[in-house]
Amino acid sequence: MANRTGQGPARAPRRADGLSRELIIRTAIDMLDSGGEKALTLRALTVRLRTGYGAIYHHVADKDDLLAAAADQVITGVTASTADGSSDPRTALRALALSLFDAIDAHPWVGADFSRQPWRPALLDFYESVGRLVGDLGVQHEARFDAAGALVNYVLGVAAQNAANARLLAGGAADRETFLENAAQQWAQIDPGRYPFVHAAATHLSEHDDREQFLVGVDIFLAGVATLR
Amino acid sequence: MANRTGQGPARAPRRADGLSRELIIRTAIDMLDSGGEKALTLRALTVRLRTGYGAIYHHVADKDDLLAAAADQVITGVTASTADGSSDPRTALRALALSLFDAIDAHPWVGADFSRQPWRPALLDFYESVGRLVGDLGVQHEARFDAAGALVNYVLGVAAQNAANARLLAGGAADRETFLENAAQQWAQIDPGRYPFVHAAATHLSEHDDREQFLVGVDIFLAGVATLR
DNA sequence: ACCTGAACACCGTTCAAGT
DNA sequence: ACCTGAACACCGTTCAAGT
Repeated sequence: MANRTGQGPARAPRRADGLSRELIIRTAIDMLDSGGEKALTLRALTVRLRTGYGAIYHHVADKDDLLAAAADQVITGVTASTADGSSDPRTALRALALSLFDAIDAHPWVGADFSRQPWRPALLDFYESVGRLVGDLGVQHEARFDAAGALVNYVLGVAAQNAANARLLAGGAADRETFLENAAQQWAQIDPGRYPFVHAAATHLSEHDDREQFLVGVDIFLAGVATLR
Repeated sequence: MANRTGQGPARAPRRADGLSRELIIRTAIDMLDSGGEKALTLRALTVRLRTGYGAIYHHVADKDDLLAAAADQVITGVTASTADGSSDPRTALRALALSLFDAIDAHPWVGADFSRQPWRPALLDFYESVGRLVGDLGVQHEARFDAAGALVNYVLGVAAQNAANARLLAGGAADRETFLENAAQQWAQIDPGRYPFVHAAATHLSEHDDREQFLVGVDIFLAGVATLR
């Protein structure tokens, strides 16, 4: 009935270069880094890649698959690069934990994804390294599984925290400085009579370094592991 | 134009008893417990409460508010009940951590919510108790903030893990036994040459108790804290 | 004040149809 | 094989209208 000839429904021109799973994942990482978890929508992805939904679903199973693949991509190699075996186990464990912390600090959405799916293959190398190094510390048998498991839980716990903080920062708040000040002020208003510790912690918050505190936690942990030997 | 008289659009009868924020939250908890996080939709809530969207939005700000209120409700009182001060700090810390573990184990969606929003007021009592008890252990000044913070991160990390496991269990898998067996079998197929530790851990998985391992982690932690004194 | 429910602005996902 | 994009089945949320 309508005009078959003349200007049609104005289809967008087909991509000249081919689409690939790798390009999709790379683009997704970029969108997640700059806009957070909520910025990655299939619609936005089709716009960025100048393509259609079907093209994307031809290369990835679904959105979860894409998110997991993006997280894997970011983490792969991070752990392997620090395990050069030249240092003592304690130093190596600190470096290993710190490398994962830094990677998740740079890409907070990865922390959220791993706390949802902690059994991703990309974490295998991390688990393996932690387990071996804990063994090198002299911890054997069941205690080794317990110690390695607890350390991994601690690291993933901090990762989830980081992701939560990043979510807060992404929403409106200008920069990290003012956000922390606001948070500290809110905490400072907590009744010092009823919550003396939290109140004191809030006062302490402005001069506190997440990375530093993470390392202190690892050290506390390693000191505890040493008593298992 | 259409029939104003006769049977109208068949409106559902108005609720006899009044709706309340408390009833909405209680119903939400029930739905979350029985169906997991994805079972709580506004649509399902209107059906369960035989009401409309506006009625619910009159009592809660939005879905996040509802979810947070539900998590608060579950956790409130849990930590306070264990702090009777009659036991030594170490025993009290174990009991405190365990009470939070058990609460989140019974309501895994709470763990997911707290790892997203760790600064909920309901956790204030938990932070406060942990901080005071760590102080009672003889840890003072900055070390006290570091130790308490790390312990809280560990507990929330385990909580997130629990939530992730519950999500897996909720999806199709029959019961916990067969799920763990399947998981163990998958892990057992991991190349023992490349991943000897993970392979050994998988073998160990069937005879492992989450609650027990959580407590071992707390103990490792407390042993490490003792070295700070 | 409290409630109703059609309507709106989004999601992720599918699939017949094109090249 | 690879891609297009209208259509579908959902979401959370709003709001004019009712009592």
